[in-house]
Amino acid sequence: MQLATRLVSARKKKEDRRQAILEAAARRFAEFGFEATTVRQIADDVNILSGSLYHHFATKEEMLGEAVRDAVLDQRERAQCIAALPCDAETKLVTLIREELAALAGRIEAYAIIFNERKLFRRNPDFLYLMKARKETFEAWRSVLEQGVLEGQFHARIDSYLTISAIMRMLNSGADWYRHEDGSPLDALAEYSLEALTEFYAGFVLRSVRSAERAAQPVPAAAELA
Amino acid sequence: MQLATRLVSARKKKEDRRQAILEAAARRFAEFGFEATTVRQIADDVNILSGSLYHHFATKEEMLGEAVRDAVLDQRERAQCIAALPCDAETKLVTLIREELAALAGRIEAYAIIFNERKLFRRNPDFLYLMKARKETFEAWRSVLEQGVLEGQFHARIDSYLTISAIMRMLNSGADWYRHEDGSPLDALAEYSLEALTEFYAGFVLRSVRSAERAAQPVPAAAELA
DNA sequence: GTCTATAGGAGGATAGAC
DNA sequence: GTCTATCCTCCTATAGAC
Repeated sequence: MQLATRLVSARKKKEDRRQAILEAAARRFAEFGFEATTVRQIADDVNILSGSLYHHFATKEEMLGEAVRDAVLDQRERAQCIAALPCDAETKLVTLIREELAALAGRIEAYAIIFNERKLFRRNPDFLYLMKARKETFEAWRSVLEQGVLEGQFHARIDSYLTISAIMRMLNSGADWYRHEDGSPLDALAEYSLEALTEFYAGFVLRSVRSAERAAQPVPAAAELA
Repeated sequence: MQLATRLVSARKKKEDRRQAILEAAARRFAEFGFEATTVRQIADDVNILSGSLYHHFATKEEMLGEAVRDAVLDQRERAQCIAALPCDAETKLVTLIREELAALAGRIEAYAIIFNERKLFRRNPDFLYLMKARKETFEAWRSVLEQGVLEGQFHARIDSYLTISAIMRMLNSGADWYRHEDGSPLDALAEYSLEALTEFYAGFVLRSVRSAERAAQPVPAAAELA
């Protein structure tokens, strides 16, 4: 085996370990909260001692940051990408909702953490870039709404701030579906398929924002992303 | 001064003290979370030592319970009362939204705590009665939706579970408006009047749930409660 | 009803052996 | 890269004086 290959393999093993710790941490943070989770619990979950965690991470907060980082940055990337598509606002809005729900389903722990620890993220300057990304995500959604108003698909007297806040809170707090009191894993997200949820939320939102004369139009399909 | 009068006045003073502690605790719990708040901080806020708190409360959790108890029980009472009004479902739904927003505005700290600590409430058997009340509130809302479907005001293919979850999450997570990162007190709730918010949410929700042929009808006013 | 004082434990994090 | 061992701080809660 060549040196380069061995180095790659070693790095991979190290990354695996890190990843396992991160997953345990994310599970705990999502289910019990950041403050309520101790480094000893995380260490127990991966069968090492708490001190050994600090070989992989400098602080508990670093674990928190890594547990949500990609989810937040991808969320912005996705929203901006969809907002920039060359299509009408309704299709964009449906696509935003579908992709957001898909991300939520695929990374429910990260989403639960982002949502539940939002006060902490806002207070701690280390997480400023996360809050910035969140804000930019919000603005991408808002631009879609405003496009729809301009082009007449959405009704003109919409308050875009309140509307997007309401929609995003409605969707994001769905991460709360993660694990019910009885320990059952996913509740609504498990009982409803992604397609069913997309249809529900897209319908719910579109009926609210559409201009009156478009009320009877069918809900468009989401755009396929490259 | 008579003995009875003096006793009443003494009790009042004691209750005042308890109340002051409770308010300090609620403020901290709402802003930083239950776990992140220490009894010392609460004690500092009311200028006593942490040990003295235990003359008024047995545990920190007792403070938590008392900080949210009335808000949750009143919420159920209110929802059941509105659901039982002798009027149409649309009016009931608008009334539910208006009264919920009014309660949210009036007791924003309690609402923020209920929302943010819901995992803790669900896990701890001491708070089972709170979870029961929350569920009954949910059922009252749901009964209104189902009345509307039966009577033809709301469209027939509604999923009442998803719909009420979405609406309640949208409204309740508004308690997050409590104090922004810059310390400004209320954000949206401060910038928008209760009437404006009621109008917004009632419109948003009604457009979504109404049957197609009622889309153009005006949004009814909320019922006045006795 | 608040104080002083402290019990008794758990928290995050570190140092150095292996 | 994990272990042993441990630091030191902070936590909730208690006991008893005033």
